[in-house]
Parts: sequence; structure tokens; C-alpha cells
Amino acid sequence: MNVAEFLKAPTEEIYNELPPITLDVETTNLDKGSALNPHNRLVSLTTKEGDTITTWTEKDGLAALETKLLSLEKDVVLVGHNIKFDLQWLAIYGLSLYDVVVWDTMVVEKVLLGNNPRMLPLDLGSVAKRYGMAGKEPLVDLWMKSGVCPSTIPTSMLLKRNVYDVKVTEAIYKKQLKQCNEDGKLGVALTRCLLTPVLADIESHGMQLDKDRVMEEYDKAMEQQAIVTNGLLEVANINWNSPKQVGELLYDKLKFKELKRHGKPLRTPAGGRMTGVDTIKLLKCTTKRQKNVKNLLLRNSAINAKLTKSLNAFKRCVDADDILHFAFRQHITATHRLSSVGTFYKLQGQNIPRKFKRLFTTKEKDWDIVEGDGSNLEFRVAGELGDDDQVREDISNPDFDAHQTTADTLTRAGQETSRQDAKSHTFKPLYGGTSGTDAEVEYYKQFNARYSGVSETQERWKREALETKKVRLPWGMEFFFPHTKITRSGYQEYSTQICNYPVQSFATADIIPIALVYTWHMLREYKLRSVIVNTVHDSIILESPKDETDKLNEILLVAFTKSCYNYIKRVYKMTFKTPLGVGIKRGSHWSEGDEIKTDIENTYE
DNA sequence: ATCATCAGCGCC
DNA sequence: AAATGGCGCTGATGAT
Repeated sequence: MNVAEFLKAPTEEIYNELPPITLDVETTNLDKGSALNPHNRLVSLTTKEGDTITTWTEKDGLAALETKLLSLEKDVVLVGHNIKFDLQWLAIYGLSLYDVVVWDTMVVEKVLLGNNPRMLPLDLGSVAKRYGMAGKEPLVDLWMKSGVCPSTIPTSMLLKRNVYDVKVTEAIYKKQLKQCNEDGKLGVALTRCLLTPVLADIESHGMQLDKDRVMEEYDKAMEQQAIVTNGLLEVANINWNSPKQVGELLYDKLKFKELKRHGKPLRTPAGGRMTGVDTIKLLKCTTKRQKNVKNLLLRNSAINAKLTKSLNAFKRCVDADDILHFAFRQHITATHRLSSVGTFYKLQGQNIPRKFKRLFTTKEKDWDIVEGDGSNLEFRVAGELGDDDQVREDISNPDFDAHQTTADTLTRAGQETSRQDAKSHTFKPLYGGTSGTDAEVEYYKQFNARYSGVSETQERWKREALETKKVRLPWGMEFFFPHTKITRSGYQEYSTQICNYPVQSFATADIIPIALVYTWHMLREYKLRSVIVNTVHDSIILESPKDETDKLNEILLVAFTKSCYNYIKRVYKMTFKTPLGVGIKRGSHWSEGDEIKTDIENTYE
């Protein structure tokens, strides 16, 4: 299937037009069968096309496999459960990820479940049962789960499992396709599934650490940690990582007063005393001893164990001359943005401390790390969903500074605030935030008054959730709030989620994936060597040779703007009227270098 | 020994 | 009575 061509005029109807081929692979099972472990190998590939089920196994030879893979690149939909896994394997044996359209029954099931408030499991057996089919065959399933390698399971039994898998997967696909058509969710399914092969590819690349920078940072951190640890040891011989023990020391021994709001002590959700940095910063000192401990604890957190942990992992990685790999998951989060898990070194790609981004560089010498980042993405999406002309005006006005406006408003209301300190308040109303100091509440009021389109839309969502227990969005997504209700005090429970989910979801589960898909296909279409190596919610990270600077900038600009407008218009039948923009940073290391920012108004050609 | 939960903290 | 969203990972803790 020529996907690049399809993307010029995308339509979700492709799923009603193309015939399915359902597939399932078995592999040896080191690292859970990871395609990145060179000691693993493909054991079998089973496909179901119409009524024909065939299985390739190792003894059939690689030539037969190649022929089979070519048939998967025809005008068909590849159906599989967690098909990213299968794709990564098949890519190793020659399948072109650029030329397949997939339907991942796990991902589509998540689409149908929306935020999945009941946390229903999404493994194949559980989904099958919910559709009224038999679960997995228990014995082989038990073997697989307890680590028996598929290559040692009797062929006939393995075959039986493969046949079950493809039959059930295909049956689920048929029901899901019908459901998606009826619910108007086919477009969302398309967006999610177009991203799947892209993720399969991104994961295979991984990111490169700069050995010298890592070692320098590591040595520095260890030195500082030694100093602070010694200081703390002189204060008390307790476990400083234990909130319980630190709480006892602070509030019982040292007699710090707990922070209060409205006369009541601030506590953790389970009622424990607060010992986090933000709390410690606010504790009032009256004695020298208190001052000393507060100082040490703050320094301890600045160079805290978590940082040492990430540096430890970085160090292990560079010591092994290795690449850092992450895995993305499309079926975890309530809003359908990606979640990321660290693979070998247990580091997530999405929460690398900002100050450590400079430790990442390129695999090729003299290439650059490029980061394309959707400008104020969630704010703009909120503006679009609220059809808010004030948002459009403010983002188009180069003199308008949202954070400075926040700072000024807070200061005018009697709470002197710097631009930096204002940042955390600027978009709090987008998350449904309403409480805080008097000045903060005043700011939230003014925010809602200024962006009345946004706040009215949020109120509409809240009412809809109250009446129907769900919020349905124009692009087909639905979020379910079975327990939302108004409490005695007049507060609507779950209102923060109701306000935030649509915005976060459309921004980071639709727009950025669309940008990723288009970037990925355009890189290939224009024969660039640049590769995508990571994505973090509203950004795309690439490795790129310097001579591709102009071409890549052009691609990113189009992908983050026009491609999104056109895709949203064709697939979601929505006219996106708020300008989108992209900021592009290019440098020898991640997050270094000057940023170019460009917005493009949507012009439909 | 293993598991679930809490608290803390990193990112967007 | 109050209530800013979404994650994953770690260490501590307490139960099984």
C-alpha cells in the first residue's frame, strides 16, 4: 500500500475498502521477545486471509518468508493485536513499515473505551472474552507467561495457539470495525493506527548519550552528593529517603510547624505529613538547627537520588557503549497520549530531566539533534475547541506575553509575582483549576472572562458529563465519567478531568501523532537521512545531518501545520481555524542551539 | 520473598 | 471541607 500517496488525501474509509490480513508472530523470548535483542529470532508467522490460514515456520526458509512479507505490502489492512511487536519483527526480515496500513485491535479497543474509567484489561484473551469469544488456551498461555520459550513448545500446540490468535483477532477486528462505523470513531482509529508503524521504527533507533558529558556530570553529582550526605548524617542517622522518618524528624524532633490552609494542616492524600521539596521550601525556621536541616534537605533534593539514578543509568549505558532505547505504548493513558517505558536501562524517554537533555547527542559524527515542538499547543487547541477568537488574537500578536500577563494580573491583585513564578498559574484554568490564594482566584476569574469561548465550552462539557456521564467530541472521541456529580458545596467532581481530557487528547494524541506520521513519511519521500529518535507529548526529536537543515525545517513546518489542518479537515470533518506553529531547535546536543519559530495560518488549498 | 500502595519527583 | 491535567519509576513500608 502506498501510504505516502494515501496521506495526500487521507480517508478513514480505507478501512471499509481494503481487505484484511490478520497476522501473529512467535519469537524466542529473551527480553520478552524484544526485536532489539540480537539473540532472539523469529519462530513463526501465521496469517489469515479470508478463510485461508497459513503458517511460516523456520524450516520453510527465508525466501518463503520474503515472498510472504511482500504480500503484506499490497493493498490490504494488516490486523493484529499489539501489532507494533509483530511489525518490528517483520521489519527485521524485510517488511517495509512505510508501506503497510494496520489495524491494531488493542489500540482500537482503547479507542472504543475512551479513557477506560473501569480500567478494563486490553490483552487479547480479555478482549476476546468481552466480545463473547473463548479466552486463550490455558496451558500454552501459562507456559508462555511463565517464560517457556515458544521455540521449545511442540509445534502442533504452538500452531493451535496461532490459529486461535488469528481467528479471534480477526473476529474482534470485524466487530470493532462495525462499532467504529456506528460510533463515528473510524477516523480516530485511523489516526492511532497510522502512528503504530512510525513508533515501531522510532523505537528501533534509540538515543545516543555523549560519553564525556555524562562522565563529567556524573562525577560532579557524586561529589556533591557525598558532601550533602555527610551533612545529613551529622544531623541524624535516619533514612533520608523515607518520608515517614523525615516527617518525624521535621515535625516531632525539630518542631517545624506543618503548613496550613484554611486552618487545617496540608497532608498527603493518605493523611501523611508532607516532606516534599515544595513543602520544605515553605517551612518557617526559628532555630539554627532548623535552618541547617532545611538547607541540607533542599540541597539534597537538588542533587537528589533520582538524579543520581538517571545518571547511574546513563553511566551504565555509556560504559557499555550502548544506545538508550525506549518503548512507547498507545493503550495506557486516559487521554491517549503516549506513555513511554524504559527498556534495558529503565529510563523513560519522556521524563529525562531538562538539564540532562544536553547529555544526548547524535550517533553519526557532525550530525545535529533537532527538536520540533508544537508552539503553545494545548492553549491553541483549547482555543480551537472553544472557538475562541481572543485566543487566536493573542497567539497571533507577537507583543502578547501570556506569562507576563499572568504576573501583572497577580501583582495588581496584591500578590507580587515574577514572570517565572507566574508560569505555573498561566494555564491552570485550562486544567479546570479554580482555587488558590485570593489573588490567584482573581487571576483565574480574569482568565475565564478573557477566554470566554474556552470557559463556556468547558462548562458545556461539564453539563454534558452530568447529564449523559460522558463527553463526546467532534472528532469522535468519547470520555466517560460514570461517577461525576455535584457535591453539596456545589463542586462538580471530575470537573478537572472533564475540562482537561479533550484538550490534552486532541493536542497530544491527535495533532502530534499526525505531525509525526507526516514527518516520517516525508523524510522518506524526499530521501532524507534524518531519523526520528524520540517524541515527548508535543515534540519530535530527530538526528539530522547539517546539509538537510533547510529541507527538514520545511518538512517539520508543513507537518506541524498544513498536514494537520488537511488531515483534520478530511478525516474529522473539522475546520481548524486557529493557527498552529512549530519551534525548531538544532544543535550538536538535545535542547541546545537557537530556536526558529514559525506559525502558519490554515489555508485550505 | 513478593506484592500493592504511598510519597516523591522527573517530564509535558 | 477542598478539589489544576496526564504519565512511569524508585524506595519505603506494611501485608500476605
